[in-house]
Amino acid sequence: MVRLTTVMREEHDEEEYLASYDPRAFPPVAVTVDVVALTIRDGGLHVLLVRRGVPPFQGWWALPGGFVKAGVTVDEDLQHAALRELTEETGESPNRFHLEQLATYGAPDRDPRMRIISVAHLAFAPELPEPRSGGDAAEAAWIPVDSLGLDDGEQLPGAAKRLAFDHAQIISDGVERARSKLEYTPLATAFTGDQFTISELRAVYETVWGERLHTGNFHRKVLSVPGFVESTGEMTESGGPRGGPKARIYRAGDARLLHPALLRPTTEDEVR
Amino acid sequence: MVRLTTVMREEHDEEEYLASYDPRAFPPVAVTVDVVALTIRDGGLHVLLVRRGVPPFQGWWALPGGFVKAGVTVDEDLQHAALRELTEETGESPNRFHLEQLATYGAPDRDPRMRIISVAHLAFAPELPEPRSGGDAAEAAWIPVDSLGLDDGEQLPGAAKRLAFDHAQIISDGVERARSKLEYTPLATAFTGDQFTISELRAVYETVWGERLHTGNFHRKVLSVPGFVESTGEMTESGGPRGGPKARIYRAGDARLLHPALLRPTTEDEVR
DNA sequence: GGAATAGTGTCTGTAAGACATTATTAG
DNA sequence: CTAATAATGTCTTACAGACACTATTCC
Repeated sequence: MVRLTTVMREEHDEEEYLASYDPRAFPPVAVTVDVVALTIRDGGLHVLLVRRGVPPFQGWWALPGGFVKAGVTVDEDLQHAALRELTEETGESPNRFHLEQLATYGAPDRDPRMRIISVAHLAFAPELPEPRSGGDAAEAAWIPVDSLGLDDGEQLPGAAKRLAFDHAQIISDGVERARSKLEYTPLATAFTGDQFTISELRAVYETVWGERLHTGNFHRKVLSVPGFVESTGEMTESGGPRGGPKARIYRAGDARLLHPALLRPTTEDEVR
Repeated sequence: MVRLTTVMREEHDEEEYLASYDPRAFPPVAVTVDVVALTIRDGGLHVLLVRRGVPPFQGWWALPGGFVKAGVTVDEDLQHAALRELTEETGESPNRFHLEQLATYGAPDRDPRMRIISVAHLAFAPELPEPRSGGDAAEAAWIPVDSLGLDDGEQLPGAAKRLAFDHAQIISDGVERARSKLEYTPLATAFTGDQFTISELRAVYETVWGERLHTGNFHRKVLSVPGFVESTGEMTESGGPRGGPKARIYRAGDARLLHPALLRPTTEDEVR
């Protein structure tokens, strides 16, 4: 045990010595920041993807992302880098959206070129205009998550789009994180506009969770959680598109956590 | 918006072109893996720390960690790198422990030498022997978390040990993650031996959460959650050190999530 | 014996889910 | 008018927390 510790210490001394005098002496590892940006369009969950114009995976769809900039001119935080990727691709920065770190992916063979470690981020955004792409190969678009044929990170053969690198896994992890976050945070409001009705909020839950919810119980539950939503005092101009009375309009409250939480109906008797 | 997208695409093409032909052309970013290893000793939560023998932060305490190895000879996964750091410092690999990714820290100024991005991991281990340190400057030890004077990631002036880099923040995040994980996973058993009594399991919760729990309700609750623990059919040889009857002995069950969850008593009416 | 503990029983308040009901709007 | 929906009411079941109690063991 002592021996191992000593070996390790010498190893570190060596590396740190090199580090302080010659940064280029490091093993070639690059760091990228990728963003899983989720939004709801046409009643379905969509993810922002870009089509790769160069190898590797040329022509395949991939998450927006880029290398972390380091140096004397630019030296940005990881969160800032993710924000930059997001606003570049969406074209405009939504005034209300959520951005958090998801996880870091660093399997040695995840990029055929070299060792690339990706710090993935997760974003929730309200509906944004389609990112108009130029006429050439590279393009960006909101893609329905359902069309990707994700199954526990593995992309199934019948998928409409082929995903580059391990991005199927990253998207799968991001969606699962989103589903979980809706349970104990008020972040569902990040998918809606600044003002929303309880029905619109319920539609967010139903879309992300992929399940129908009981309208009455959901309504009462949302209003009973302190700080989730607060009434604007206003009502919608008209009723719903298929009938029904005018609805009260709410905005997001000041709670950062939902207590008690809104648990998913089918927790499927926990994973064994 | 189209303009921005085009700019970004060209930028990526450029970087990817360089990447495929000259990895050394990248901005100098290094990647380390740090481990927040938690265990319970003498009724208190402890974290594994090493004392730095070289600048920067020479003589300060830091998390065990090291640079990610990349290259033709060694090319390890992030999880594998974290496992290596953990076993090197603890001297022996516990047969039952938990290791997960915590978060990635990449503030530009977190290391004075260069841009270093740290992928932090979190480990739960049963009580292990003290890592015997050599006689010189560098040493490793289990340090009580309470003695670090952590307060929301900031280390308070009166702390017994000074922590290098942003490791106070990382430990703080790790402890909070641990507290949360005990709520909805059966990972409290990773802190105990292979066999344990309900009282020992309760002691884990009380130590990590820093709160006394109701013995009777905890007992009934643990047994009511499917798959949390299963009885070995055995009893302890003797009663508790301060009296009481012999206790039944349990082992970890096959559940991966607790349903329903064991929520902390003082959820403090959610953070606003 | 006295104190502490394992394990169980009981009661109450809260919350989730199922179901019902009323009022209001679109078509 | 008919269908759909917003919002509220009611009932049942589950569970968390408080409290009580018994049996067992250490000192």
